[in-house]
Amino acid sequence: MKHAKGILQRILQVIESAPLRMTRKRERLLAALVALDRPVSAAALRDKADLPASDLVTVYRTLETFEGIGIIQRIPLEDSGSLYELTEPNDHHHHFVCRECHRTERLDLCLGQELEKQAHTLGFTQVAHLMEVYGLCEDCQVAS
Amino acid sequence: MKHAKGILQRILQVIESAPLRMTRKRERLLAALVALDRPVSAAALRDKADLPASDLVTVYRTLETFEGIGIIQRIPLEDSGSLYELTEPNDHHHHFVCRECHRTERLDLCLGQELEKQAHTLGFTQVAHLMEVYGLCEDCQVAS
DNA sequence: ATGAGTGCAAATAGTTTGCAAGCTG
DNA sequence: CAGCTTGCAAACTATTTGCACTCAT
Repeated sequence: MKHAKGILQRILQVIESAPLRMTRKRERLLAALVALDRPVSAAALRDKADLPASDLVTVYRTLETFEGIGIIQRIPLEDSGSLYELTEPNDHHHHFVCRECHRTERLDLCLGQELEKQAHTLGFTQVAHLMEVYGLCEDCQVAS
Repeated sequence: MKHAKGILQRILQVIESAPLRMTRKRERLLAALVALDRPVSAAALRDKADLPASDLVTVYRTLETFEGIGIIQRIPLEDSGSLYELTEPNDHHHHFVCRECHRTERLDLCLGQELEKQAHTLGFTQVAHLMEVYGLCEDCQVAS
């Protein structure tokens, strides 16, 4: 149980104040995200929400919408693919990700300030940064 | 001219001492990388090396081989795709990348030590990390 | 001459898009 | 009942793979 009790409430608030409709699919996807309580792939999310295979499209569109209102953060994997994480507004952070089983741990260390400063010095605007740490978690070391 | 004079020599040394053959294609790709002197996509590299479209496969295989001996570093883009950069051995660093024109600037700031320490504390091994900063460079701000 | 490297074609993974039909506010 | 959302099919991008052929060592 990583999330504080009220996360669902706060997320629902964000959704309510955003110009979007709460449909059954979105409810199920949101519920699945809360239940999973960790970053997952689009396909894993669809499975957890018990949607048919063809609904992967809807999953992607929903994730995109949710990312737009700031409640989903995308975590790129080392090679290809992404994980998606339910995030409280203004809770920027990074991750340790197992490249085998995709288990993730929160990483509370961020150079955002410094990076942004340097970027502006170089003339860059609309700066965003990405930082992820990949490795093999204990379980996956044993397995291999 | 970002590279010190001797980079080609040092890179050639690495190649010589590695178990691989120096073919005409590889020579051209290497020359193109040196001439470009900045991270590029596989397609851009093929074009610079003046290889036919169908040779993208060879470009990817060569980049993979070169990455294996440590003279190529892969830089993931924000959404999809990668840039490939000729790198001297043991010259780990990160980048500022323009999300529009893919211009890149070197970023000499790295949390490798700290990240590795925290990762090990969490039980992760074979740790690698990724950090890139994306933004709009001056030219691309004007353009848009 | 032997096995690394290449060319061609085709497959793959993950994600996106177009358009008609359905449902929410 | 307007238009956001979905379903289905198909496209797409970046990259990888299989296999026969070629060339560097």
